[in-house]
Amino acid sequence: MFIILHYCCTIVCAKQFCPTFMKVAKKSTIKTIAAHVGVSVTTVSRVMTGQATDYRISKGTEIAIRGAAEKLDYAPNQLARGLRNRQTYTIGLVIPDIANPFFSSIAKVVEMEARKAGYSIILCDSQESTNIEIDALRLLQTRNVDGLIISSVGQDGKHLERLAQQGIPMVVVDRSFPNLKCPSVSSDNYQGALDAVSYLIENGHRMIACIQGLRHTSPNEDRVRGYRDAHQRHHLAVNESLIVGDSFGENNGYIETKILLKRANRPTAIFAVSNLISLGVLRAVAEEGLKIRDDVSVISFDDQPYSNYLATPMTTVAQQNYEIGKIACKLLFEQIRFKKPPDAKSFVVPTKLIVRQSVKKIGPISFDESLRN
Amino acid sequence: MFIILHYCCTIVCAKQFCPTFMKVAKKSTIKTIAAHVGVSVTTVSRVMTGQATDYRISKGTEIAIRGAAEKLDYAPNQLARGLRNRQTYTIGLVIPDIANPFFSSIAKVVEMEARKAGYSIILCDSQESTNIEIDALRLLQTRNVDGLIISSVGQDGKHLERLAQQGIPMVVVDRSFPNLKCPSVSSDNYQGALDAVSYLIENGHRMIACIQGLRHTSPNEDRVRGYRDAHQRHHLAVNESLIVGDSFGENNGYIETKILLKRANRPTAIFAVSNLISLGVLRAVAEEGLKIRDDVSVISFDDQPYSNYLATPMTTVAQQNYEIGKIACKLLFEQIRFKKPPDAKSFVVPTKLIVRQSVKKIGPISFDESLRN
DNA sequence: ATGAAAGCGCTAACAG
DNA sequence: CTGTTAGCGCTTTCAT
Repeated sequence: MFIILHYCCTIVCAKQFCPTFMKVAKKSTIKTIAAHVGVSVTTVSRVMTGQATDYRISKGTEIAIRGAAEKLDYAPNQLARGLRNRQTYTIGLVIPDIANPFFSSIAKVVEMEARKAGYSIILCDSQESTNIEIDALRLLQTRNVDGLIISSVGQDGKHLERLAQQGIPMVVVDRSFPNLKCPSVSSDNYQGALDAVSYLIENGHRMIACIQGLRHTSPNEDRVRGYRDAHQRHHLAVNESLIVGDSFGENNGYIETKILLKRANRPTAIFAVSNLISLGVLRAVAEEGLKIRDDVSVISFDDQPYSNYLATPMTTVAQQNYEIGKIACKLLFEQIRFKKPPDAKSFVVPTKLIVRQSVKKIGPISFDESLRN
Repeated sequence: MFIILHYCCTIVCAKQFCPTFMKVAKKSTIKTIAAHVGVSVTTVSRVMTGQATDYRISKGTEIAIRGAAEKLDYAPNQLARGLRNRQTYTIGLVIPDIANPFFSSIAKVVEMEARKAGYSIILCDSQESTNIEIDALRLLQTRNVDGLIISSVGQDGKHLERLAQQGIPMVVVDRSFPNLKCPSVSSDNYQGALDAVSYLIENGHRMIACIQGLRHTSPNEDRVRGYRDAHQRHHLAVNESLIVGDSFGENNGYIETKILLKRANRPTAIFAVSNLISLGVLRAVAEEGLKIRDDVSVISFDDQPYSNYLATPMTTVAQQNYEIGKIACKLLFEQIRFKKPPDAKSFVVPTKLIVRQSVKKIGPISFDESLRN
């Protein structure tokens, strides 16, 4: 990290704090308004919740109340409403890393959709830690969220099952747990990986490394399975020593690439299972003074805005983050609004291989090879 | 947008919903526990809030209560506590675009720091819209947040001033408003721009375009001011027609670059005032079949992980996002915890010019030019 | 060492 | 057409 940790601090203005001037207008409540207008709190409540006509409240009192509310800058206390109504109009969003563009773009749609539907979102970044995630889930429960969208780092869905039992609506994104009775939405990770690795194979690559992410998570396992199956379909044996790594983070990509590049028979291609991993690949390859494509071909999961403008524009497997977020919201709100019981439907949205220039075509497949296995 | 909007849906498992099995354990409360143990709710409350010794509650009842709490999986209802205590341990985070890496990295630190301090964060993405922002702020008030961290899109701080009046602790990030009595923290935008543009000038550039972001926002104005002053310091006149654009988004960078590149006397360099803008520059330049550096030099505000691996590694002005977020939290929690009145200290954290290869050195400055102005 | 009761702000059943 | 009252789950006087 190049960044210097000092910071300077300029005092632009430091007027003295003056308690006498600090007229902190106390927040008005239905009680305040009731007193002002000379009606009961019930009536105020009815007007404010739009039930004026239902209860045939006289036009006069209604506008009096609305006027007072306006004047007193009234806004209903959502805490009190939530407590009373057992519905808070908040949903929890639990993701492993908000700084990862994949998740931040999902957060973006989720926030937008939630807002449209009148919900606020409580954001929890689990930092890829199961413990933090578990704490976050407990917390969200105590905050009475109406629902949950979660990309769990847990390897089994145990703690999620407990939650589901409690009957709190939830949907899992970018993961799926076979035993969990709740809808999930994620990319077609298997197919995406299959496409990518097949493409490498069809371009003549035989020594293809796979730098994987956090093991036992569905996206990782599915992608690795795609990697394997691509080999199988092309009648190639999988070289297990080429499947390396254990985290979706950049460092994993960096370290594993460094090691791979030092090998006696260096792989001709790398399949990076996430955007951050390929970032690490980029760093390692540059550090070794090598060039992507000429020296190693690379395909990465996750398309990025920058992918197209890299020294070697990167061939990637694009996910439809936007759609994933949208579907997740839809599934969640269905459960919340219609009190629909969760079913374990698994939505899988297709990926797309975006071919750019990071894969070198290696001479025609030798006769010998074409018969192998 | 290349993405196909269809999605397929695979039903992995769809066990029938069974209300009888669905034992939705009702949440336990202090009342439940009190009943279980045979004490009053008061005592339970005291134990659960750690005031057992203060009230000299007998060891026996205490462990009985703790045991019951454990067994019944009790967790205090934060809504009720918030209502009663007038403190919710939530803070609002309002930012213009959570998908922008700059803001998502700030969100990351804020979330982490908040969690450490026992706070949850409610995320609001204002989508660069003042109206959404205003709504979000009202909403957060009704949710009784204990504090606010906001990167306001508003051009004056009017709606923020109203809020500050209400006495809700807040700190502004990446913006500053002269009249707003609350601390702010942002980069030294002026100096960063000054450095960047000076560097361009010192490399011989005289036709330097500035693609700016949202006008009348402090980071934009400060950066443009830096652009101007860099010229002035080098005794160069500013060509007003070279200051273009009006948004921090990618499209703005794209469009303005397209136009700039078509000009009769095309600028030799572009100073892009944000990461997204330079992304647009990248796209436009590529589309025109030109090369960054050879055909146009570029410096962008905001360093990115990918900046170093671009076709032409980009010279950037790096901000210390991490520090900005941390300082913001510190300032906020100071106000919240110590009921410290807000002072309008403005924290400005330095930027760093990261020189890479996107700036071409243009022949020595001519004698004629060195005397100009 | 422990409880009863009031109240945070709101809504809804019940009662006119 | 409007009001009284109880209660959501919790904390906190004030009693004992």
